[in-house]
Amino acid sequence: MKKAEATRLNMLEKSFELIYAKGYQNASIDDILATTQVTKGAFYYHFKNKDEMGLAIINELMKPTLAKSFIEPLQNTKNPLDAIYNLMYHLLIENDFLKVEYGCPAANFTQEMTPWNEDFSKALNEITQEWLKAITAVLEEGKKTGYIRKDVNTKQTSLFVLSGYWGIRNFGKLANSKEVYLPYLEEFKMYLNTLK
Amino acid sequence: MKKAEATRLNMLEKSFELIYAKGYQNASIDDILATTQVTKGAFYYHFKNKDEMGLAIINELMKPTLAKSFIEPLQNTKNPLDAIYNLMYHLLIENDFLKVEYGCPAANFTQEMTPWNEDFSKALNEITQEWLKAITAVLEEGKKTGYIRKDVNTKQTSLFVLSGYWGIRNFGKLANSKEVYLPYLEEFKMYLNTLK
DNA sequence: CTTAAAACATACTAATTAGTATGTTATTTA
DNA sequence: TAAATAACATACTAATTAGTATGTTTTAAG
Repeated sequence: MKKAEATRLNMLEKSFELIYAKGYQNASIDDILATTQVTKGAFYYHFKNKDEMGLAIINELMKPTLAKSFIEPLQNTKNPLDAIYNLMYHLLIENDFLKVEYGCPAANFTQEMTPWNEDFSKALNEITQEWLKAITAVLEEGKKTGYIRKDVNTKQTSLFVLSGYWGIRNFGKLANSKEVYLPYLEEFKMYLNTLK
Repeated sequence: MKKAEATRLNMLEKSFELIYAKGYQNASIDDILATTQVTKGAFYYHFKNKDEMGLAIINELMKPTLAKSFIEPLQNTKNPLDAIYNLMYHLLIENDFLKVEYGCPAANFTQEMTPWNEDFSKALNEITQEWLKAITAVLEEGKKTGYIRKDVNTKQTSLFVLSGYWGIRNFGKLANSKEVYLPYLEEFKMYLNTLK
């Protein structure tokens, strides 16, 4: 029961990479099997169907990644505005798990799966709300510690921040270059400063 | 040579609607034929292949729509900040050509096609730059007329604005409700005011 | 060491896909 | 009005798709 878990995880990881690069519909099961070096029997032993595997990717891979790379860096920080800016900078510029030419995995999934599969919407909405809450929380904390104006609407702000992130990810995908990230980050910094 | 043009346009329009709703890969040619009530022979008489039709959608449908609905409203206006806000409000709330559950057509196309068709990237980049330039121009004009601070980086700002738009469109798609648009617009208005 | 179930592997199927080959009908143009 | 070509229509194909049926091998428990 240990090796089986490993194969499952390996399949999820390779599937994620393929889907992230090519899109969900375009990453066929045969593609996945070819890169994972396992057979169809193994795939359908671990997953009822392709959509169930897609949901597993969200819940078992993306969710933990969100917690570690998108939320944890915000917690236990002094200046929330610095923390948020640094997180964005890291995600856009330094993080080498995310590729500029592939955009944001969550946004990609949303774009492609939302019209089709209600379960995907729910799962994606969950992780999105998680991130939103984390940003809202750190902003709210900043109001207490005096880093942020008392009249700032933190929910509104975090929605605005996340929207910008998704948008610039799509922009990077189109431009196929991280260069667009830099002016975005500059303006983002200016925006954050207006919350002081 | 008049009726033929009409069939072609009709096919493009119906194809656009299908692709907008279901995604490019997922809108099969047979789907398109079924809704347009024409046959495969007609389709391949007018278009060399599916991708050429997709490009025609961008160049012959989306480009004119961009000019009329996304750019023209910005021109010949007094207050550029009002003009930009009103444009966003109209696009998100009032425009009934764009559907909240389907997101932004250009962003959808970018997401889906960019990884594997260079021509799509080029075409989409063109219309994107067009919109960016229009926003930059109206901001620049605002600097002259005194509505906007002289030290505002207009290119940076328009990139930030467009990113936000794309992002909130994706958000609306996920939430499947225009309600998320309202807090976004509120924060967007606040952001625009910082440019004064 | 046996045996039962877990964990895979192989070979298929039925449906769908983009695209083609070969027609027929409508529309110009001479 | 006749012939040429534009504008379609029909019937196919080969490839790819998700998924299944039926195996074989590995692993773990008694």
